[in-house]
Order: sequence, then structure tokens, then C-alpha cells
Amino acid sequence: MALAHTILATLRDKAYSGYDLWKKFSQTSAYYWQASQQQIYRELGKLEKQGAIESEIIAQEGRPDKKIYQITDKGIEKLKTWLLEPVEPTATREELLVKVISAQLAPKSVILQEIERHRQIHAQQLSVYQEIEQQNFSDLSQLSYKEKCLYATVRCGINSESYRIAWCSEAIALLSED
Amino acid sequence: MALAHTILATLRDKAYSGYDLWKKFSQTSAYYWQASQQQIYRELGKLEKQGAIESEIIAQEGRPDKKIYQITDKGIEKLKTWLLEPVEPTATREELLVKVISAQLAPKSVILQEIERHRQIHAQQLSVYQEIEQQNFSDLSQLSYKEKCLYATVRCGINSESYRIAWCSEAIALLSED
DNA sequence: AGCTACATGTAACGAGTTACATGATTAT
DNA sequence: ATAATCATGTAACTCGTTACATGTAGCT
Repeated sequence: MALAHTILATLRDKAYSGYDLWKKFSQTSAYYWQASQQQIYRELGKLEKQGAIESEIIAQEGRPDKKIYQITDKGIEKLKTWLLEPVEPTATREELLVKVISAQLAPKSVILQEIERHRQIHAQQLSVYQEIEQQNFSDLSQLSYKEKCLYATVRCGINSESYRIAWCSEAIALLSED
Repeated sequence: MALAHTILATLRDKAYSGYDLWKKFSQTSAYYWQASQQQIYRELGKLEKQGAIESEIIAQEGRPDKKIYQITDKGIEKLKTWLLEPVEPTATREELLVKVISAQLAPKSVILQEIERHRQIHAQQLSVYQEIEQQNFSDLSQLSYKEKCLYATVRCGINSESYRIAWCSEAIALLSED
């Protein structure tokens, strides 16, 4: 259900095409809900059938037509209703940890290198989020409530990547002790 | 695919029934891969068809029969092969953050209370993991490599819950400013 | 009498992934 | 020439969730 709500929440800002939503989700929204292009197109179809969004086809020169979607009053209501319901923490699923528990089946270097690779991926992602923080949220006192909400999600991304980096370092130290 | 590998990795230790696996996954393994009872039964069926595990029916007095599963050599090979392949970080999906980005549609107290509720859930889970740490991993110097691998997953759970608690506190402070 | 724990499963549905299909423009 | 980006979609499949079905034992 959360993908539908993520799309609705994003469309509150402005109208997006499926492709634009996918790009946004791949980039800045990556720290709260990831989705593939196909999932987004399917979800947009569903939401339109339900009357939560409306589409309009925009002709473009030299590029394929764009189908942009706008949220309807019904869509806003849907979001509001959902906001009042509690959500449970998303289930933890860390594939890397599944590898760690069976790590003794391969040479030690295999898991150590894999953890190090993940550390680098997270460090890279952290710098992306920190860049966003500096560009858009450097002056805290100037932020509106809406912007603070957005900033809170960026902070979650930053905290999350930082803890992952710390865990990778800790795990490498722990497992490489002879 | 990771559920299959989690099951195989768990069965390396000893034979488990579907029910026992479910209990283990709900409790101590919760910080790396969560799965429902139904998923586990289905996956066990698949793995048995593939010859990665074998089952044996154990009659019990006063209780339903148990069907316990053991890993086969083929299953071990499957795990070993998978270990050598890289895995990507699991996609981030934080439903609470989807709520945060649309928080302005409801009174401020709604989101603040929801974040506080999550903080408490994570604090509760953290104490469970810390209990496990104290009970089983208090003397680091005594741990075998295999135990260290297990301990690394517990540390990931502890770090993860700690960062979530910290984010909840930070978000509450940020969003409740005048 | 009703609830929880033990124990295994089927069926249906919804969510997520992968592959395929099409076709234009722009950059190397 | 080839690859990447723009742009939308269908089809098939796997994974994850929810509901249903069955039955015993033990506790309150």
C-alpha cells in the first residue's frame, strides 16, 4: 500500500509523469521507498481507476508524449485517512547478514571483501544525502514545517547510512581477528 | 532468494520443523530476515523438491506429528555457490517516512505520536537484542569464528535499533519546534 | 467455555522483479 | 555505429500477506 501513498504524497507537490516519478524515486526519494519503473506504471494505472489521480497527455517536440498525473480531491482524502492509521515498522531484511551467518562455508576473505564493498556503497550514498542536506537544508531556522518534514527524511537517510558504515567497520574488525 | 538461503543456513546447525523455523525467525533471527509461517512452509516445499533439504516425520505424543528438515550436500553446495556471488544492499522501504512527507495533511500531534510510538517499539526491540548480547556474547575472547559471525548479526540489530531510536528523537525535536 | 500454544497446510491476492517490446533523440 | 536517455507499456514470474481449514493439549 505504501507505494500508492508515496506516489500520492509526491503528486501533492506538482504533476509528474510515470517516468519523472521513477527518476525522483531512484534519486532523492530513495531513502524512504524504492520502486521500479514497472511498479510505478502499474500503480499509476490502479490509482487512476480508483479516481485518486487524473492524467493528461502532453505532446512534446522531438520526444515521446508525456502522460502527466495530478492528484484529485479523492486522492487527498485517501492520503488523509491513511495518515490517521498506525503503521508498523517495516520488516528487517538484510541479505548481507544472511551471508554473514553462513560465512564459514567460504574463505574469510570472501565475506570481508563483501562487507568492505558494502561499506563503500553506503559511504557513497551518505555523501549524496549530505550533499542534499548542504544544498537544501543548511539554514534550519528558515525552514517551513513542510520543509522540516522533508528534512527529517533526509536525516533518516543520513543516520541510516552512517550506522551501516559503522557496522561494516565493526564487523570487519570483529571477523578479521584471528 | 534470500529466504531460501536463510533457511539453508539455519538448517546447517540442526534439523528444524517449519514451525520451529518460524519461531526462530520471529525471535532471534528477526534482525536479518523476517518471514511468515506460510512463506516458510512454501519455501521448505520448494527446497525439498530441489533436493536441497530432506524431511522426516516424527511422531509425538499428545501433539501433532512434526516434519523435520535436514540440509543435504546439494543444499550445502547451493549455499556455497551463493556465498561467492555479490549481493546488493536491500532496498530501503520506510513506511513511517512516507507518512512524514505527507504529515502536513493532519494535525501535528498525529505524526509526533506515531514517531513516539515507533521510538518505543525500537527501544523494546533494542533491549531484546541487548539481552541476547549479554547472555551469549559477553566474553568476546571466548568466541569461535562461527560465533563471531552470529555476534556480528546481533551487533547489526543493536546498531540498527539504536539509530532508529536516535532518529525518532531527532525527528520529534525537529518537528515539534514551534 | 474460551484462549493460547503446538503443528501443518491450501488458496487467493497483492507487491516486487525480470524480461520483452517499441521508438525517437542525443552524445561519444 | 553504438550507447544512453527519454518515454510508456505488457507479460510472466516470484515473493510476501491474509484468510481459511483442521485438530490436539493445556491453562484459566
